[in-house]
Amino acid sequence: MRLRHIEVFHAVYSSASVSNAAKLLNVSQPSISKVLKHAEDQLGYRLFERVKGKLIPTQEAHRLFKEVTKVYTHLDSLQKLSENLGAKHEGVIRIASTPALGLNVIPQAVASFIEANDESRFVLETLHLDQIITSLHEGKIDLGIVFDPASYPNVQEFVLGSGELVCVAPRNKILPVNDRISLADLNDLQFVKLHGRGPLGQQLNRQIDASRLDFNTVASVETYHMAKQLVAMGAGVAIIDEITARSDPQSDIQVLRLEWPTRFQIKALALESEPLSLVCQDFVIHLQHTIDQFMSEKIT
Amino acid sequence: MRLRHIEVFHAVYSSASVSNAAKLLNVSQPSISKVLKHAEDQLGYRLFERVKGKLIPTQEAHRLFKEVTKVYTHLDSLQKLSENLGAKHEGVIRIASTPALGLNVIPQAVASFIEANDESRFVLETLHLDQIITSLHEGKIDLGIVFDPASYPNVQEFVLGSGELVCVAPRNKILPVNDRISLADLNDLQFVKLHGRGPLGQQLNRQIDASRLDFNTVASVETYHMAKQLVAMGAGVAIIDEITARSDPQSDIQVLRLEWPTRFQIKALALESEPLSLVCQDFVIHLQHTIDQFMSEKIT
DNA sequence: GTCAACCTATAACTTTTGGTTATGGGTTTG
DNA sequence: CAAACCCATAACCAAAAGTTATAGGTTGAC
Repeated sequence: MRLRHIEVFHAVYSSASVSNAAKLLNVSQPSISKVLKHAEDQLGYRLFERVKGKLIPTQEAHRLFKEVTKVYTHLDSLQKLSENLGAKHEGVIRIASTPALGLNVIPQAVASFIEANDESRFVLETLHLDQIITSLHEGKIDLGIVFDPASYPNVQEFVLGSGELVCVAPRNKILPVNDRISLADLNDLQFVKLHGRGPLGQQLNRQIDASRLDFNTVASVETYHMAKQLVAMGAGVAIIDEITARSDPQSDIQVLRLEWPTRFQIKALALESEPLSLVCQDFVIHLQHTIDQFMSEKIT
Repeated sequence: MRLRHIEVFHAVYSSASVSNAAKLLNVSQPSISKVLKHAEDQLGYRLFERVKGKLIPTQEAHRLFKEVTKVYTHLDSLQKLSENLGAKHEGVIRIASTPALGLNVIPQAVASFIEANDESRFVLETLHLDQIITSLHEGKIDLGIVFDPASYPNVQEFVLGSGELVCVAPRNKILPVNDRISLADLNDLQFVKLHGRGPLGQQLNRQIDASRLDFNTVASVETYHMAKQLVAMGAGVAIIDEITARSDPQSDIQVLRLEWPTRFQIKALALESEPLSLVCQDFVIHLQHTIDQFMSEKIT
């Protein structure tokens, strides 16, 4: 079985027809027919049964496909890596962060870093955790900045700082407490929920489920900033990370600490196997300082 | 980057020269030269620096190679799977077991199974645990029979029976105890050690290390049968699995139970994703009975 | 029942890829 | 300093993979 055979088999199996596979691979239909036939001849067994002009995969094909898929995932990421390695990025720091961090802290840190090092250049984007991990492996970024990630193989972590989840509410709303607020206090307020894919959202939702309280959820959102924005618009209260809560202090919300706060860490991620460039190392340290400072400012 | 490029790059990188790679892939040296050049042209960056007639991998090459290796392992196993799927084995049960089990229990079970089902056919071999897992995935065998394996993804387990580690000694040797023996009792005897790759050997060695006793190890062997054979020849005492100890009862050894015996399970392994054939299922049940019977016989 | 719209397979031909041998120019080494 | 390596290039060839054109099943709407 040659590599091209695998390629074609994969396309035919997953698109369920020779013609579709041809479109998928941007070649003509007869080409696929021929290569597939060639593969079967060489293997000595049918991969598809031709019945009434349709192809139905044989037992062997099903079995093979499972393995082929695995190889394919890797192959795909390899392709991308090989492309990404081509783009020269001397002295460029490529960073992806989760939206919560990317909208405020990172820009701030980058801006002040550039001020001090006018040589340095950045490429920035916001992604979700899993995409950040993929991008690291594909050589698309040098650093990922996230909340409390699970640990991944071949990924090293640098702690940048820590914070806690806080409650945000419209500033004009009068809440039953002054100092720290408990989950139970939120019970009869309109609540904006995080439908958490990220580690923080998951943690919070588990906690809420465990509390057995029946929250009056008026909206469920993906990103913390969106939750905060909803709160500012008077839609209800929400529990979000301290970073997002602290950003844009002019906005029309009040921030309350929780009675039993969930703490989290902010970490920078990089490949273990690839030594970080000196600029990157400097930037990580700079980030730590920026976050330190950010977190020590008086909360609104 | 085409697939052939990856193939050639892998060969050149791992054999450290174009000529060696050519031998490795059974093609001429200029062919490799050309394909490699083509790959570099297309990628837009050098994979190797040509210095004084030698090739030294660039930074990019190092990075790529790590990923390529992963893909390669999978690709290789895929190739084998595709070949193995070709060989028809209707009604044939293909089994690999660890040597300890393969030399006695399995043959016994197979023999009696054939007696009852004269249609059935077997292919047997002995392998170590990791090779058994690989063979399962490559479709080379239907069943693996092993001691206490760690769990592997996509591998299902059937418990066949259990036993314990026992001490074996030459029959004429007079040991300080009659009934159960402790590790401490073995302290000043010549000891045959298992340098355990398998799960059982590892477990035992950990236990011995923990006991802080200073064993007088005269030989270190790989398989239980070899240890037993050494014991029979008077080389010393050994701790081995009950199955091996019980096999060939005519041999010139005595078996003693340990004071704190390590128990183990015997398991059949099969792919989770591939339904076991009916004959295989029957055979697994037959194996359970055979082992049951084997273990209930009086120990020598 | 027939026609349009699918599908796949084959034939005939071209292009691209990967392969060959022959050769030449560097390095290293005994 | 020759012998024994290394790699690159040129000229040529075979196989693989691509093309268009065409033909023959199935299916479903009318």
